[in-house]
Amino acid sequence: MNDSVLTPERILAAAEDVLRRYGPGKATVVDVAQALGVSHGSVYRHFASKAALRDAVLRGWLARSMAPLQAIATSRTPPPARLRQWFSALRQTKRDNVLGDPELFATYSALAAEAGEAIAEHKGRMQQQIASILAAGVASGDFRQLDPAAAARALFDATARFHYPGFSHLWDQPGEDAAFSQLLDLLLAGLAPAPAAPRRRKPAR
Amino acid sequence: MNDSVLTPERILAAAEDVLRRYGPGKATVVDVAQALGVSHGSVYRHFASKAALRDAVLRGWLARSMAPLQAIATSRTPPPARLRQWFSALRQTKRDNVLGDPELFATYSALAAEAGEAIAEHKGRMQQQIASILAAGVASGDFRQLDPAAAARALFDATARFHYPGFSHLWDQPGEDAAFSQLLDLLLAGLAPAPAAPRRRKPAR
DNA sequence: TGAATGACAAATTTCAATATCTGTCATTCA
DNA sequence: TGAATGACAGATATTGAAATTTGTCATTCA
Repeated sequence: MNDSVLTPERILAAAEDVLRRYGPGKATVVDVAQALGVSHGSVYRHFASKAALRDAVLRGWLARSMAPLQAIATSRTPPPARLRQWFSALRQTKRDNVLGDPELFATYSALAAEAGEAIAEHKGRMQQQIASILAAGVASGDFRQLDPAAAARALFDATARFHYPGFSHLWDQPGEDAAFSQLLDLLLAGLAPAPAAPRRRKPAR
Repeated sequence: MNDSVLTPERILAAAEDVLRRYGPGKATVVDVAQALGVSHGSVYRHFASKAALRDAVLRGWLARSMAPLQAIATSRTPPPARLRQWFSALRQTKRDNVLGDPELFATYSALAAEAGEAIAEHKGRMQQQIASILAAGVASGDFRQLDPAAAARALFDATARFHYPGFSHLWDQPGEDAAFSQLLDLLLAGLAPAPAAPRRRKPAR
């Protein structure tokens, strides 16, 4: 049961395991301490509260889930295709999690619901990745002149329907792929360099 | 207490009142019957179940909330401005409901959560309104050639962040207005007629 | 005769007693 | 001496017995 000294890392690993096995509603810090073969008081020497422990576990998960997206964001793919790839990967990751292991995903969601801070930071990092793709596209002339940060937020918002877990109940319905693809088409069209001049058939009155 | 004959309409009105006063968790069909001065068995002569009654109340609310949007959708405003107006009104309606009377909104949400059918139909009607604006814009040359139904869905999805009640916790944060405006700009840009030809600075390799 | 009633069974909710958990801290241990 | 313990108070969760609610239907009423 016990192994060398008690570190935050070991506690974190045990907490993750307990959370996975018992679910967010049943996992107690006594369980975590038991898994480590120590008293629950010892856990409180390293984490100020149960909430802090859960927060730390969540941050770990978020960091791991973000890595593949980071790779896409910094790839050499032409910006429009890269942007499409990035959003597709974001959507696919969430989808796989929800549909593949719903219990684990429910656990993640329960933690996320309490950790506004961690989630806000995570969203910020996601939007930075999008902004970096946009900046590259503006530089290459693939995208029109725009504020990368503001446009990144708009894109992130616009696709929320396909990556925000609150909508996961829709993700296995027919037509989802097509709808997502349609949306990306529309958004990419909106990012394309502006045409010469808008032509109106009816004169403005 | 009692008044002429018992009709579905009178039951519906009483149910709405009871729901408003007691909330969705406390309102019972006995309460509704009591408000009408009849036995609860009589209510079941007109509605097959409590769920059916709640569903009918929800449909009434949805129909009423939809009316102002319908007016915008069929107005003579040029399609791009009309579309912007329509989405702004949609957002504003939801926002006013949530922020103005949170309890009533919670009631509405509780009913909506159980009535998948009614909600799906409502979403369909909303998208038809959007599609009608798009069709007008295609005809006038304000929008590029596109499938109104598919694009309507994409627009509805893209703006979900600003009208889907699951996001209502974000609606009173600073920067929301700007973010919404940004998103509409991007979407309208995506609907605009296509430019002559895309110019790339880097040649494709 | 057709609408309304109210007694009833089954399902669901409430509520209070009981048990468990979180977080602290004086004490022990190595 | 600094990490670990475990007893403890207050907060939170569980449980199951009692009460309420839903939905039915044989009977009553106008």
